[in-house]
Amino acid sequence: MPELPEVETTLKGISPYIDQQKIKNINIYNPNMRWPVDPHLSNHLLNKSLLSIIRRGKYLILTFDNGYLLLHLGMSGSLRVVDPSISPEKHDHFEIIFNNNKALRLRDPRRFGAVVWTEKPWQQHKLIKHLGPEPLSEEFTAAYLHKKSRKKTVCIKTFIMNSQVVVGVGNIYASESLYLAGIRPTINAGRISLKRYESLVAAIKQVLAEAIKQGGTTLRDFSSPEGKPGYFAQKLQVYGRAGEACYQCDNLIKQKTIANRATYYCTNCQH
DNA sequence: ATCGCCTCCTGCGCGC
DNA sequence: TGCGCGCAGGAGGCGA
Repeated sequence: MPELPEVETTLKGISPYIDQQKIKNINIYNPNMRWPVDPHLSNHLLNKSLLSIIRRGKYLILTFDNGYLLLHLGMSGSLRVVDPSISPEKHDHFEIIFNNNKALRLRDPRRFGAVVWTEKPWQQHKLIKHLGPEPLSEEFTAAYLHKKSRKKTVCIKTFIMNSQVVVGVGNIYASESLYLAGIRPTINAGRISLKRYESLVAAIKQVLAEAIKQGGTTLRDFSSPEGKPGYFAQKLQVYGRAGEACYQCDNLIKQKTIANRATYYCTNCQH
């Protein structure tokens, strides 16, 4: 479900309720996430205060004085802050209850998400260590992408969706960014000029920033922790628009599967 | 090393 | 209405 803008929206939604709060209880309703949730999580976290919560790529990182909790929402995960007296539902797998009587509850029907405890610095964790730069940071430049892509034979869409190249560009925003940059998703990353990477980097930053501003994209069921939908779906140019007219040239939007993922583009506007 | 494909899992919408 | 099928916003891990 969530790409970077949705995770950012989630972070903003939950942070005011839980930051600096002390943990009163932990409930693991179903430990069978991507990896089994540590059954001893309570031993680490009871009576610990949440010192900070940040986002890195699509991970949320909760800092405590004895370690870090890494949360990932996978394809269908969401986080809500609720009153703990409200009964958990079928797909609520995990929750942290704080002293202020707020429960941070993880719902994830497909269970591709993850709850991972680590005691070493989070930057060194194997899930985080190899992540590429944040797309909205100054490190993410055309020069970086150009250099990184030399001799690469993967197509550009697969390349920008690789979190070791850049984090947070998922299937929706990859199609959208390539459309905005006028680049066809199928061409080899290694054959794209620096000049075209300038357009692509600008497009990625623009698309993600706008999506964050709109509170993310609600396609089926994404909503912010307050229950509000994201409004970026109304701004999608190509994603999900197969067979419909391109907004720039009236050509029909083409859909093609690339690396097992639906990809949308305009054969007239993207070369 | 690099790349492409498969996989984990449930729910939903569509066509018959 | 009911059923089966294909598809869904991620990404680790495997085999070639």
